[in-house]
Amino acid sequence: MASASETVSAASPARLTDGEVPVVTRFAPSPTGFLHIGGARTALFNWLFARHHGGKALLRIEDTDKARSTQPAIDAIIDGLAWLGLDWDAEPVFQSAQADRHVEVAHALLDAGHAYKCFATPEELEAMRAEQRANKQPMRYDGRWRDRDPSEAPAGAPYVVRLRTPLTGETTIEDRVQGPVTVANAELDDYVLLRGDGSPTYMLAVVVDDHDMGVTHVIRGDDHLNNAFRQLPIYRAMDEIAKATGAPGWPDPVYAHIPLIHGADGAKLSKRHGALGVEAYRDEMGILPETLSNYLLRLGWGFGDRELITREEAVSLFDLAGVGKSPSRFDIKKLQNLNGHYIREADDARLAALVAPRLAALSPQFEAESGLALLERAMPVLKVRAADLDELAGGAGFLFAKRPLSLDEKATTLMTADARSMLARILARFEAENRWTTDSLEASLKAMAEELGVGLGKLAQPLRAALTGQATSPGIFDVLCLLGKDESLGRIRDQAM
RNA sequence: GGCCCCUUCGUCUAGCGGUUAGGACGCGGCCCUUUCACGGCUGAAACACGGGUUCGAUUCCCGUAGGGGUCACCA
Repeated sequence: MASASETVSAASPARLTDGEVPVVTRFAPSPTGFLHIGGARTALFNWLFARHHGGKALLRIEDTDKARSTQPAIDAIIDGLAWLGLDWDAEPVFQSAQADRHVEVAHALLDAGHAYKCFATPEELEAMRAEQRANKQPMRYDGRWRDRDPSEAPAGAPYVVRLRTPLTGETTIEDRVQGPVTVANAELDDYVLLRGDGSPTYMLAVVVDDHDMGVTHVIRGDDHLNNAFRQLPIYRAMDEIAKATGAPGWPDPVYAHIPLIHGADGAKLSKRHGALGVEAYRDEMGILPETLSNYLLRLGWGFGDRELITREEAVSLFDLAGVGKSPSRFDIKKLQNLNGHYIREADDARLAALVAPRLAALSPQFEAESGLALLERAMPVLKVRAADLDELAGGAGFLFAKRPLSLDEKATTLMTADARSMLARILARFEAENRWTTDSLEASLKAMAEELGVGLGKLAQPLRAALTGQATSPGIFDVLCLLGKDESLGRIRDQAM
């Protein structure tokens, strides 16, 4: 029954099109775990679609399963969404808070004969299923109380409320991603709306909440495709009831079921299958939010050849027409490559702040207060060779190492007697250097190589090993300048002979 | 098992009856070069299979195979 709290406009129930009706989408995670990659993409698509059409994006927490919903999960989901830069046009709706309204709708359905009481016990139903299984029959509720009079039940017996779904005919959904999908109504059974304890089920709650929130477009994973056929009869029944009282109708929402994301092996990306929460990408893998956002966008959606797409561009380009129909696999390599791109694009001060805590964990010598400025100064030459924040931290470590440096394996190999004598010559020359710039240092070392008749590498590699303790690093002249004359000479002296 | 969905390089995808089947990641080679990266150039790499429809199918239709989803008083 359309209640007084009815807020949806009585827009033509005929057909909602993106052009005529303001778009309202929602992301509706159940807080039984963290925000995983698939959920994040669903959230992104909903958000982008709403923004693209100038509509509203809403968030609803489906916490009706009290036993499995947790506050940490709710926080993780909200944090994850915020990190990805997804905001919402209203405060989150908590489904559990709407229970009374769900019950109200169930009673309206009951009163109008669109639902009925079923007194079958769980044991009875289990037996029914066992028999169906044995006979290789499809397992569905057989409608045993559909036409039976409630008076036949024992007095005071507990009951559930079931929806009276159509027995014949077929239902077709014009899915915006999957195209037309048709299912015979006989395939659907009379499922439960209200449990034995009177609490509403998910199937009822989604429909009521989506309607009450004015959701026009339901964009969700295609694991819900079959559910759409079960949910539609509620809309149809409520629409009929509403119309009879002259209240605004319950128009069908537009459905868009997006394909799931699979793991690298093609299997479903589940909790135990590498379906990490977004915070794992952020914290453990050092992925930037714009990276994950861009990557997720391109997973299952494409716009010609475009690969690098900013959030702003995504808002203007995104539409359901670009969403593919087949499931896609998560490719960590591509994500890392993309992350390298966004790291190179990122602001140096921001990267320094992001890297500082990782560096502190890596190099005990690093002191954030004094180190941040140097870190930021070094960032331009550091970030071109990092694909994630940890690599970035690792690459910056030499800047904060304390003398005498310990050389890693490759640097040790580099440090031959010949190399050490070269270092002694370099030391002598650099001590006399009064301009300490990349240009002057480069000119000086190149001149020296020429005088000695050796390649620049002959000098640069030992120098690199002495200065960084490693065989790889940013350009050697950058390293020299970043370290400064005193520290550089000290490190060279430590290795020279 | 019933029902539903899906199928272009290893992966993400472009293609929407006539293309040398394009791009990106990854992989190989070359260039740049003081190392590692970055960048540039370049190479190998795909229309699952079988029938139709059509002058002509990657594209449309039907099967087959493979993959996925879903069948609760969970969401």
